[in-house]
Amino acid sequence: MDLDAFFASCEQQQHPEYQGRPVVVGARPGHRGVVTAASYEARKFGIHSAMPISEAYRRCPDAVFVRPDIENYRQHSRHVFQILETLAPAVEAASIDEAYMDVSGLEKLLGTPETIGQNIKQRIFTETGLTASVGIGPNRLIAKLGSEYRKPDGLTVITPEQVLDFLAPMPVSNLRGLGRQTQKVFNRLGIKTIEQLRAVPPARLEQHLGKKAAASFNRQAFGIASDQVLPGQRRKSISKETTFNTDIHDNTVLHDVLRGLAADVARTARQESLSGSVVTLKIRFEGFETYTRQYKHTTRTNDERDMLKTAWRLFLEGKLPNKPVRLIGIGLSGWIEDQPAQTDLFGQPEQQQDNKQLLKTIDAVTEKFGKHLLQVGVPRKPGK
DNA sequence: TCTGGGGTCCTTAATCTA
DNA sequence: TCTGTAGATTAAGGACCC
Repeated sequence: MDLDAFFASCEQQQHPEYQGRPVVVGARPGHRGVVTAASYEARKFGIHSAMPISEAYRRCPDAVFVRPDIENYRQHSRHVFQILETLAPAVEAASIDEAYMDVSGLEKLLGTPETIGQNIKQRIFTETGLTASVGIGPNRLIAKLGSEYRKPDGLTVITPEQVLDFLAPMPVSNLRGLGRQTQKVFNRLGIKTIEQLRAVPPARLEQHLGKKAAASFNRQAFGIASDQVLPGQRRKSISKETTFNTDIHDNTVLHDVLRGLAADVARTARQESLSGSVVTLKIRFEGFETYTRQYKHTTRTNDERDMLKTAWRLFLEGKLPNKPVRLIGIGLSGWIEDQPAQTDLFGQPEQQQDNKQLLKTIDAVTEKFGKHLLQVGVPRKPGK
């Protein structure tokens, strides 16, 4: 299930006066940035996501230009996912506006694949006003390509017998993991369609793309992919970055901005009861020269002061060019695999100092004895 | 020409460790 | 104890996705 022009559609839901008009969600015209989402009315002008906002404005100055309101989109998304949960036993969120559902074996209960698909679309539309495109197939790849086959408001069912014929005429660019760089390689090799790709000896593909990518495209060409739907996937990193409207050379400003970004990341980490050992600094200089520097601590944190200290050290000692900065960002990752979901990790602000001391101790012990401690449930609250 | 922000995964090289 | 090496881990960059 894939929601159509999701961010733009949310805006049209929120503001009925936008309905029927070209809506462009993204940067403010006149500022640095790109299009995040374009309504189907805006797409008629050739506007699409990732296009520079200046170009979008040139193509359609009369469009409604709005800044993204992620919180609003999250609410819509949560609502849609609640609906999906009532329709299938396993629902996996692939992104804010996309989900995989395992509906195998539900024909007796829910009807034919077509009926199931219609039902999903109908429920989403009547309860949220949003349209979705649905693809049904024997595995994730085919379902996803099905959902893209007719858009917007589409429904496509591909049976296992139809898979090879369905794929054959498609451009290879429809395959997963094929972007600009890989397209260049396929162009050089003269491979345009999936049918042509099938005829290429795997060894030749491997020469140009490497073992892993070649194997992946070869499998995809024959419609082979995972059919596992894995609900409850947890994110692996949290990051926050910002691009300046004009490049910055003043370290005081950069430090202040980084502090704010660190605070945002740390807050999110605390809200999700995550603490990480790896801090990543991202810097982009004028000329789009981009670097990352990261440091892995032996302990974990979700405190902005720890993060800021590490990131600033990386900035000063990371052998970076001494040039005006276009973008700066910070990320946190490296939480341990089986860290249980926790709530109220730090309690009230005045408790946080106590908690920090306690967490330090726990971290030290955990470091020594591994995940077993967490599994038997060492309480991470003070006084217990 | 202009290129955001939030992610994931893969490759490669350097370094550590058994 | 020394030495060479395979394998794991860390760090950086890049491709890709939404």
